[in-house]
Amino acid sequence: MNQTTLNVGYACINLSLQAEKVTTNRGMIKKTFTEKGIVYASELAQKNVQDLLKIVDWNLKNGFRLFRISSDLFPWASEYQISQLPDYPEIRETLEEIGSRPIRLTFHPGPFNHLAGQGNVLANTIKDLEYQSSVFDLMGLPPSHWNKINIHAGGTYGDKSATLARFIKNFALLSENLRARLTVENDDRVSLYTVTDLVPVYEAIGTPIVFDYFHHSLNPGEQTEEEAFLTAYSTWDVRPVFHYSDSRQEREDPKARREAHADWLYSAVNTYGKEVDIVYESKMKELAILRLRGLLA
DNA sequence: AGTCGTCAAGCTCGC
DNA sequence: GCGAGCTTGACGACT
Repeated sequence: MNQTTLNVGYACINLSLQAEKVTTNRGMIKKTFTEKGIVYASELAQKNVQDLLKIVDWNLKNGFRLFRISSDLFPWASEYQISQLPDYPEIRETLEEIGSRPIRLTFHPGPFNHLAGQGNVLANTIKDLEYQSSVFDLMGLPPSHWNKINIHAGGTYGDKSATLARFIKNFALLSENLRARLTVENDDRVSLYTVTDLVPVYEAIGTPIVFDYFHHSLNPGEQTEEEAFLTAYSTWDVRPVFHYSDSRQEREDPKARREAHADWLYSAVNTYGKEVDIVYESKMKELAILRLRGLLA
């Protein structure tokens, strides 16, 4: 659903509603899944999906028209098809309702996903990515980068370009809808992938680059922030979603690891005159954005 | 009701 | 080697 105004959002958890036990990441340990199977998974998934609708409506009421959905929405999703769940009719109905809301939804599958991996690593990655794409399908969202499914390229396996070549090759193994939604993000470590590193991937398979300001500051490569921003911006066929957060080490705790995100936000984002939507990745979630608005006002 | 040991998956880096 | 960090703490046995 395209809109004319720029969207602001946050990731996965709404702290205001979490206080009232509204959450979308109910799950279970392996032992419980072995004992209770998809009947219990269905129960938890239904609650998660119902609460996702509550969070989406809270967001719309409070001016957030962008939200990253938790990848834990369906516990043990790799072990079943959503349509096999006992509560599938109700779950599907709620997902359709969510999909009809005027909000931009995205996924950010976990760090275990390595499309350049091999064997089980690759198989698990494909399962996990396809599951998240199927949720968007059930929501009735047309496949496009508007509803991005965003991942990192993964490790380097000692050879960046060979790894990216495998990433490009394995992209062909994904469903058409997933391919239309996939994006890649620059990494925070100097050994991993900068925006510039990811350009060949975009050129080969058309996956837009999600620019993460904080990651760029830790791993700028040869580009300034503005150059990297504009390079990433140029890869998008719809309005981009970029990520912003402040450094915990710089702002809140000198002993924190340099990759750690700060609880709060401290300054406005420079979008270099371009229109982009921003997911703020601060630990204090929507509260950090609300506080930043107050600071800027 | 609250505490606390433990928890699917991969990779990287600092201690 | 271990643990933190990344997407985002939460589960569940026990007191």
